[in-house]
Amino acid sequence: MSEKTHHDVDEQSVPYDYSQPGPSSQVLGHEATAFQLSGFLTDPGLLYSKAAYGGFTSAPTQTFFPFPHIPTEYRTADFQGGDFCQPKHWYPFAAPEYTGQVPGTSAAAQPINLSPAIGETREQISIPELKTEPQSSEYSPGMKHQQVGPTQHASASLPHGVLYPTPWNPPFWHGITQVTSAAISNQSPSTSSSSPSMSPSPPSSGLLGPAFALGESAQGVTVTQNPAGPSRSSGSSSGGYSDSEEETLTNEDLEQFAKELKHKRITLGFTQADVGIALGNLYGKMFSQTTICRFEALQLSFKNMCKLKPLLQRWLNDAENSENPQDMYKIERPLADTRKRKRRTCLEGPVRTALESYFFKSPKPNTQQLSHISGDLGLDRDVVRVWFCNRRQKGKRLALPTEEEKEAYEQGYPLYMCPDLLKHTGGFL
DNA sequence: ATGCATGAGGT
DNA sequence: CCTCATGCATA
Repeated sequence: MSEKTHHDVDEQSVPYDYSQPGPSSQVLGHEATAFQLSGFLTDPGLLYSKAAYGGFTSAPTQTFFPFPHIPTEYRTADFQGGDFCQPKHWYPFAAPEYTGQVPGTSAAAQPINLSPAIGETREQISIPELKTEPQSSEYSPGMKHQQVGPTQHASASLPHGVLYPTPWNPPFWHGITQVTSAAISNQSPSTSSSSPSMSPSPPSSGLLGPAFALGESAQGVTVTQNPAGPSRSSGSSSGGYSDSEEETLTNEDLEQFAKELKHKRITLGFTQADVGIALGNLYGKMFSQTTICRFEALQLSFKNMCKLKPLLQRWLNDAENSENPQDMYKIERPLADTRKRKRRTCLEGPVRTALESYFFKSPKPNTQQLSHISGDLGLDRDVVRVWFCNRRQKGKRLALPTEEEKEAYEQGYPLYMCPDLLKHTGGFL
């Protein structure tokens, strides 16, 4: 656990020789080829830095490559996407007849900007070295004081338990189903309509405040699953539920809802941050702008999405019905959490590319490999470790496949370049 | 909108 | 140490 690189090899020693893409590439030799051949994905570069995969197959430091075969000692498939270890065969959830489009609604606009990022490299490859904080003194890694905030989470205001009792069976995240199941029978937008954007109405008015708190805590989403269906049940949700009592959330549902949420949110004049705060005021659990943003962009795990949806749905209802929605977020709470946070390390250019390379080879490096990498890149071990964690998480976020695909994951292939829903329908309707 | 970080809960 | 849910800080 002595993360501090014992050897203070100064960053300057990091030899990034990207200028010669040629030779070194053979390092990956067979393996790299293997990947490519197996078409480890329609095109990895599609989502992430093309430079990393496409252009730079060559490891910045070939000396490293030989990651011993990581034994498949990986755990027994934890429901939410097991782990990945050695590459096996890429099993892209190549959507069969995925016409690649969100049904009906809008979605028409899909810029799908396939990372033009390639160029970002060469130019600035002047070993910029990460730029951490100037004075690393402020942040004492050892000091992890546990400040205690409102400690309200345990307040059981949320019906957590019932939320995600089962793994998913949902089809794909986007597309496929042609059923734009508008089944989302939220509520009737009756009272809405009015222009909530500016109602100088007085605060309070005894709205949704206390009412919800614990009211019907049993109304969580019940992500049910088809009992016997190991295979996906694409249209399972077809008009079964009409209430919010028990619905089987599917990717489509979430996607649909996310879109709706965003649209209405904007219409109502709320920012993502507002929503986060409002949730706190209404249900006791606040969320950051980041989270709301990720929800709308479907960048949370399926499970997480399911958990948050009820809350957001509720908020939406309230916001629409309330005459003075402003109240919902005006009441901000101090929550002065002044914990000292480590300054964000900024991995850029070459370093990032190198990390991607390593990740490509071994998404889950062991301690030793981690040390090697950190040493090689002149980074702090923890930084590298965290980077990998985040990278993995990023890969898992969305695109959670179905039983079948899920297995592919468990069998462990390294890349999870999810087809990402590059469909940030910026233009809702 | 995202990258890196933190912390809780598991192995 | 990992995963996961989250969020600060930033581009």
